Amino acid sequence: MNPKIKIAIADDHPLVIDGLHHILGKCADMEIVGSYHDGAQLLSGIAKKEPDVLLLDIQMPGQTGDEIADIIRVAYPKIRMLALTNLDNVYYIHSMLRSGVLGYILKTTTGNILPEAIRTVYRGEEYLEPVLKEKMAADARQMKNNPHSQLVLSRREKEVLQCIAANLTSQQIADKLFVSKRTIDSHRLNLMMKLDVKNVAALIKKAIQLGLV
Amino acid sequence: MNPKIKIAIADDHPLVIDGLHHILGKCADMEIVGSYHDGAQLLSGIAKKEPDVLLLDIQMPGQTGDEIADIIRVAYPKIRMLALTNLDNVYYIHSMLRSGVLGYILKTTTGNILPEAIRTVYRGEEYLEPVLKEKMAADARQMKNNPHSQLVLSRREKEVLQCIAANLTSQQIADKLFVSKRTIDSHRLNLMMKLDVKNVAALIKKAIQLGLV
DNA sequence: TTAAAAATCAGTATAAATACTGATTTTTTA
DNA sequence: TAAAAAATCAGTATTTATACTGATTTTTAA
Repeated sequence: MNPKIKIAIADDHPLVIDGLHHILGKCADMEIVGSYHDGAQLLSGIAKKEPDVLLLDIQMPGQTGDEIADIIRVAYPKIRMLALTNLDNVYYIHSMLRSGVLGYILKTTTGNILPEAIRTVYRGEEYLEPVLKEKMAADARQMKNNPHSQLVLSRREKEVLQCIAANLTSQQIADKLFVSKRTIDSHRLNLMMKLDVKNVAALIKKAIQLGLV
Repeated sequence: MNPKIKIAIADDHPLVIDGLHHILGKCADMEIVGSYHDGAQLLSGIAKKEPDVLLLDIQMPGQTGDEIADIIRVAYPKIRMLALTNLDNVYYIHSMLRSGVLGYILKTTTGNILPEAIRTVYRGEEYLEPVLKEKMAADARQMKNNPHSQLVLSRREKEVLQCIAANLTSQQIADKLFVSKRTIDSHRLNLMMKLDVKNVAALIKKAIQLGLV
């Protein structure tokens, strides 16, 4: 018989951890070796447990999911990470995958998707929930239609975006950054073009959705 | 021996429902008589179960939590409702309490707060998590400084807010709702006064923070 | 080091939002 | 049913954002 898959959990919801214990307890090929409710606990506790797979929530007190994933990837490259979260927007998926997560599934997931996902990433393969694959494909299609809207903001653009989100007018931003109002207007237009929106309301909304502010 | 407290659960996360079964299974004075993963299921299933206490998530597919709570309150006034959710902002708490919910606790809750909350609302008393009581007190203090900013939006205001968030201009909203642009401008000003902001960017940001859009 | 990308600035014009005052009608609720 | 809240509309003025065209300088990366 193969050794059991050793699983660690990081989630700030005790209820979810309980649920995971319950579900994974029914899987003979798995065992939970540790559960943590924030990033700090996880990082200090994971060293001696040597889990094979880490179930990682994105929204936790303290660090964000991708920060934690980045650290784990560097410090413990052998651990396979599986994001388990409520956040179903494409930006987060990209961000987590970039940070070294192998799988991404939602907490609304049902049936035996979870064990299947765990076994898949344990083998070192990628696992994305079908719903999410759909979303990413749709997103990619939309991007093709707007060749200008590539989601790569320059440092200055991000800075201006923060100021807009902080409710400064173009003039105020210009004063703050010691440049002309025209310059800020340019940045505004570029931001709106890149995020494919037509006004501040949409800009703020999208920026929040994408986790940029 | 007293009869057991009959509990129904409405939550779209199977993991959470599993966790609840696990935790409440350890309470001798409680039994779970039904669990549902959206509002429609809940409303069609709750009739014959006659639960004493309903654990209600706010974020579910279809209707919002306060809409569901409103329906339940009218149709089954004997059922005590306990909101169990991730949303810890003051607006939601107020909104749910106004819709007849007796208790409000967070999914991050630990220990035996949950059973305690269930027993409290079962007795017909209010239960708010200490953390949330703090928040509401702090919020009340802040409100005192801005007597105009009472966070109770009218139906029409919410509608206009949705439209603003959907990136319509005042003129477009006016056309859509078959009223004058002036009217929409009034609503805009009222919305900004109530949310204590000075422009759309801030309005959208705050509305998202408060979960209004 | 050269090409590309980013950041800078200007003129001009229009559209939209914001501010203020003031009011009537409709709906809700006590 | 009476009082309160919500929804409606108008005039006028100012500020801000958006759109378009066009350009130079600085920084970054191949």
